[in-house]
Amino acid sequence: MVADSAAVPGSTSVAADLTFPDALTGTADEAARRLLGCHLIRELDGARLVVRVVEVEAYDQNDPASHTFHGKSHRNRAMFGLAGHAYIYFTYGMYHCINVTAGVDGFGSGVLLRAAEPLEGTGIIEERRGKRGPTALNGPAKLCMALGIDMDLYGHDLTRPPLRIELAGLKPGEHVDATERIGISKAVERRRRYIIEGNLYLSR
DNA sequence: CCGCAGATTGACT
DNA sequence: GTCAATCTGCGGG
Repeated sequence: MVADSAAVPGSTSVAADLTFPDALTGTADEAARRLLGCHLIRELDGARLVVRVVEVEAYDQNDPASHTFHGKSHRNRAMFGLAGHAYIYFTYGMYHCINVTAGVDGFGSGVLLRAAEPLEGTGIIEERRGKRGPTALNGPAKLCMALGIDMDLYGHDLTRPPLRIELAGLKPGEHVDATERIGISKAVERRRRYIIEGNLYLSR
C-alpha cells in the first residue's frame, strides 16, 4: 500500500489517508494528484449528477501560466482563500471553467478540472450538452456546461451541496501520467497536467 | 482526418 | 486596445 506513489511519474508523492479538503492543503501538484478519480456531485434542478474526474491541471502563484501569478485581484480572489473552494472564471466571452482551490490561506493556488466521466445522470448530462459519449465532458468548459456551473458558485465551499467533492482512489490498474498543460502560452514546458493514463474521457 | 476561424465578454501584471 | 487555463462548425485533402 506504499508502492502507489513510487509508480507514478513526477516527483510528488500522494498519501491516501486524508479526506477532502485537508488533502489539498499542500502543493497544487499534490492536490491535483489527489483529485484524480474524485467524484464531483452536483444537484441541479432536482437531479443528482455524479462524474469522476480524470484530468486536471495544477496552477499556483509562482507559475507564469497561473491567473494568480501577478497577485490577488477581484477576479482571482478565491484562489487565495482556503483549500476546497471553487475558483470559477469566465473566458473567451462565453465559457466558464472551475478550479478547486489548494494550499494554505493567502497563497494563490488551485487545480483546474479539465475532464470527467459520467457516473450518474448520464442521460441528463448528454441532454444538456446535446452530445453523447466522452465529448459531453472532456474539456474544462464542457464540464461546466454539463453540470450547470457558473459564477453563481464562485467561492463555493465544495464540501456542501449543490456542488460537492468526495475523494476516491484510482481503480486497480489505473495510473497517473504528468504532461504539458493545454491552451496556455507561458510556462508551456511545465508538466502540471495530470491524467488517468488511457482513460477514454480525457480531453485528448 | 486535419486545421483554422469565429464567437463574444470582461479583466487588465 | 488586447487577449484569454475554449469549443464548434466548416472546408479541404
